[in-house]
Amino acid sequence: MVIDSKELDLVFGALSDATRRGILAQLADGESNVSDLAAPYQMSQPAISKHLRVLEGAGLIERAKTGRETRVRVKPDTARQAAGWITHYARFWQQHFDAVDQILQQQRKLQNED
Amino acid sequence: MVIDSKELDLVFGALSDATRRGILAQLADGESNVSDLAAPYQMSQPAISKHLRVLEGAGLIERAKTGRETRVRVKPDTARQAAGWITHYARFWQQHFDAVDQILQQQRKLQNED
DNA sequence: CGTTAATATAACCATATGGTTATTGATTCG
DNA sequence: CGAATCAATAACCATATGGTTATATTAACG
Repeated sequence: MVIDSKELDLVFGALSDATRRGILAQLADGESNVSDLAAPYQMSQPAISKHLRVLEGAGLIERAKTGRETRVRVKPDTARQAAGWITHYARFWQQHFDAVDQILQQQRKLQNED
Repeated sequence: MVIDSKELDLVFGALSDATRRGILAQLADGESNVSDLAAPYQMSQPAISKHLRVLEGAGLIERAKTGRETRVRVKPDTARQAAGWITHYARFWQQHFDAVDQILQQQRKLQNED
């Protein structure tokens, strides 16, 4: 299952907010519930719920009701796909970057030989 | 130089649009100019200029005027920082994911022993 | 059984985003 | 020089985003 463009929109969009990245960072310690995830932030509980919905919509987390609380856990696969997109292109970009760098160094060398 | 949160907002925000990812993908073939980058899309030239400004603001590309055209090239370092953020956490997420998976398998095993 | 707790939803608001057309500023070319 | 080309900016518009408060829903507790 290769991630499609629409899904990448959602994943990167979800990652573009510091609160949501913070939530994902918290989940690196293992699954949690909404109250605990909300605790570090001084924003309202509904705001956190909305952030969780965005993360869920992007496939980065999943929520499961257990009793009156909602357990939240990360779905690592989606995140890896996003990482894959960047690192894939990063390799090509670096190549060209290095190539340009070499040319610049070559030019400096030639100038020093004057 | 570690990338800060505000900058990550901009980088992931820039990556959350398919047109901008397309532009970055084109730049994997080497630097280009605005017209060539705009060609594949059926949107107006100002729209592309705006996308380029977003990418530039995020530190993902740089623009340089040469004559009447603008050369555009990628800045691989910024992209690598974003990739770094994801992959850093991906390792932890995967750990917990694997741990949960093991527990589930253990439970299945116990059930089969009934 | 009534109250408290955990979470979601609704309605609203301000600002951001992604597009458009019109216009402008340089540069190149005939 | 005058026309065409490359690209940016301005002004505008519709929709999305991120927050709020108020309310609803469901579960747990005394």
